[in-house]
Amino acid sequence: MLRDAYKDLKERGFIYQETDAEALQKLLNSEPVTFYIGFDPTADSLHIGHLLPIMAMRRLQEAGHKPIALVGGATALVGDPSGKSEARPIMSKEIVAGNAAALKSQLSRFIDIDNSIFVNNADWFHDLLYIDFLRDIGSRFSVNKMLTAESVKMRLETGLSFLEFNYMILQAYDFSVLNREYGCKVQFGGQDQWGNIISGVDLTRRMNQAEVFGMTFPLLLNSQGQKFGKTAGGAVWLDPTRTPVFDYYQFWRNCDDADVGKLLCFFTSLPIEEIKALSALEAPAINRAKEILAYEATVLAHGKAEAEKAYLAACSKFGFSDPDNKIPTSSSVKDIKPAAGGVDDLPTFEVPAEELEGDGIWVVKLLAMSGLCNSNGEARRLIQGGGAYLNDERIGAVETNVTAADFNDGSLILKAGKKKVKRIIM
RNA sequence: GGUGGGAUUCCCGAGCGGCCAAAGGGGGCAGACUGUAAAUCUGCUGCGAUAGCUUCGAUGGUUCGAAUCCAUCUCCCACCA
Repeated sequence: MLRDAYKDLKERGFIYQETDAEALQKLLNSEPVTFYIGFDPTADSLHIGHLLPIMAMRRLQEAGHKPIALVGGATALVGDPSGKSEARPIMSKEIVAGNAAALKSQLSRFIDIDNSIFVNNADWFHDLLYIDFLRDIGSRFSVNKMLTAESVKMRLETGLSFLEFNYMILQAYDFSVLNREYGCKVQFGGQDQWGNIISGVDLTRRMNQAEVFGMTFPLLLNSQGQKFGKTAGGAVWLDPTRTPVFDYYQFWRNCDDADVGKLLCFFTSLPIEEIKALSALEAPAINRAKEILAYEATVLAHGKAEAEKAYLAACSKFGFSDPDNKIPTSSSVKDIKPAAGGVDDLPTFEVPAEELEGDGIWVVKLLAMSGLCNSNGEARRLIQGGGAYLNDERIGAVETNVTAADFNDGSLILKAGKKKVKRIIM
């Protein structure tokens, strides 16, 4: 039983480019199709930038198709020049292998691993001899043509090493191998992958005499036209040790008004009609749409329990946008009781007792120690700028000291700006 | 291999031998305004309580004094072969 996966992707805005729309739609509606998406293990965690392909994978799987998740253990050693203005530092084989394992476990949160295939292209590139490779595969590529690829053209200005130049060929070969071994018929990828994908489609046709397809997803930009998923601290990661769940939730919660609808389509499974209604909400009610987005996205990445915690922590801090559940939604967020009362999931920091003796501890030092500020200097500037709060009262002077008297029942609340808070305990 | 150009604080980029912790922009942070949004305006943006300390690809040198001059090295880029 197949759902119309093509229509689903189309409606939700996933489709940017495709090789043969009509034939692809027909294929997806006539049989369970094996498809693949590749991820290069360039870090030990995926980040939000990877999420769009992952969500597409999930939707396709739910519609009855079979995903292959390819981890590029070999290609990461080469480095994809697509969409990058300069070469990345070359990574050691050990690091790449470690990253590959980490990615696999993260991917398994989003897709049903029992019904998917995990492969690592290091497996087939490992034994390939250079001369054989040149003869069998290299002979089928035209340098003239490769030079016209957007990803290559862009780098002709700044420089492109021969190593990176090969990337396209390697990725193309991946497709042909997956087609031969697993009957893989479609490759999906980000917008910048178009060149690599079509060269794979071409190569597979020539090597295997098989008709295969490619499709790319749009590049996500926020409404300012900046790359999506980057914040002050860099990328937003799926690994909770890199990006705490609360911050992950907040990333979505703080999205731009204009983007909520789009993001709900991509990153939640809510029905499209509901999304339309939510994103059409006016003024303050739009915040409910953001809460739903943040909650749903966090459920996917970190599980329901964690998402609830993040939701309650955020709402108890900033307020519930729809405490009475007036806005209809199918999201399970509506079942969370705001009345849970006393929910306080603030990160804590324990001050060593000796610091509080005598005159107490200098606030600047405490701010820096607790991790709210990166240095004493930053803490001082924060106070001078009026952005530091002790038990919700603005700290007026840099010279302030914190003593045991500032603690209520052994704890006090220290804020750096409106969004960074820590509970300090003694 | 030859010749020329370059490497500056998170990024881009300006820097006269002293007035440079280093112009300007971007980004970031904070404040005001708000809806935990956007836009706008304001302040801050190497470390340090101060004295001071460490930074301008690396290492040495010249000088009272070097991001600025010299030597060597490393890496990039361009043109030629």
